[in-house]
Amino acid sequence: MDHLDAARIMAADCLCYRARRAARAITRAYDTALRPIGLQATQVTLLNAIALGPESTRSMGQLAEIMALEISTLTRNLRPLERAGVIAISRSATDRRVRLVRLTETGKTRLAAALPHWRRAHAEITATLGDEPARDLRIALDHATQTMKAAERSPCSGT
Amino acid sequence: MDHLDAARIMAADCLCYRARRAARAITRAYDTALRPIGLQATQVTLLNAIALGPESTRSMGQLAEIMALEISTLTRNLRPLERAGVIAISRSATDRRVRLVRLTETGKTRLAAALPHWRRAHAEITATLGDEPARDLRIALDHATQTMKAAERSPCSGT
DNA sequence: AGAAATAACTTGCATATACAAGTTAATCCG
DNA sequence: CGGATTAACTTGTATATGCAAGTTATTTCT
Repeated sequence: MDHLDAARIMAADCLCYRARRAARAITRAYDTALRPIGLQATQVTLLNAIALGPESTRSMGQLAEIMALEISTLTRNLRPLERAGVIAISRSATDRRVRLVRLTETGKTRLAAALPHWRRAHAEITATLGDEPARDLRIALDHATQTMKAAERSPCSGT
Repeated sequence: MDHLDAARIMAADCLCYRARRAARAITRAYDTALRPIGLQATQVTLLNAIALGPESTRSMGQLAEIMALEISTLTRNLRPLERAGVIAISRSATDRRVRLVRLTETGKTRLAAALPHWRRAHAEITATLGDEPARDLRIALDHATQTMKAAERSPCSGT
């Protein structure tokens, strides 16, 4: 079993390769469409998750959980959004360890303004993929995220 | 249509959100399994693509095309691999603009050594997802990458 | 109440990713 | 042949991502 066999086997089956490659291609398409409003796809996604919280507010822990994102990554991803004034971060009054991320009025406006651009990207991509494959992809991705998250939490499968 | 409606719509359907979230979860699992050999999943993926070229060599342009990756990203992703001595970069003799990326002997050894760890990750993940959903995901991701790449190249759908 | 453990983050460090602008080499064309 | 164009990268700048280690606040336990 030399390196060529190994490479053949891994390249033929690797889900990480495929998931990342597809994510790159899809992200580029959304980013292009969102360019006019000056927000990246990942940023709009974060704003969505914040907006859907009570009072358009989420704790960092909740956000990390929702996004399946390391909290340390979240800390930094929020920085440009805070600088842009679309979110504000404060400490919880009831538990001062907790940081609450809130959508500002500016943020609400920007998010509402993002929708038509997002729609355009979404329409373009589903047209490119085809309706059926797009739905299949969506379902497969959701299933993967859910089961992987569950597995991370379970003690026995870790490493 | 306020920001809340917008957030609901986008969160409910966004493929970018889902693709990136799933890619993160999957990547974490592969990275964990590959830890012992000191290579990340993305790096092993790159090495695979190089290994499968003639003489275990690829030009940067070929690599970027295969990986659906910006060539500027590729330049930097190759850096740590070069530093680690698993690849070597040289100029093509026939076209001195072209950079040829070659797997070194060390690289071949490391890649072969990665296989069992990769297998472990792959087995764990397919077990977590289930065989059928894992295959569906793989097919959906490949289809997405292929069609998106084709669309990027076609002149009319761009932006 | 006070020490120990835990929870929720932040920071340090390293890699991953992309667009725009710059560089070098090949090709095209008058 | 020589200027203009194109091709293949690299660099500058900024965001995205994760692990390990550090910080601050709460909880637990004696």
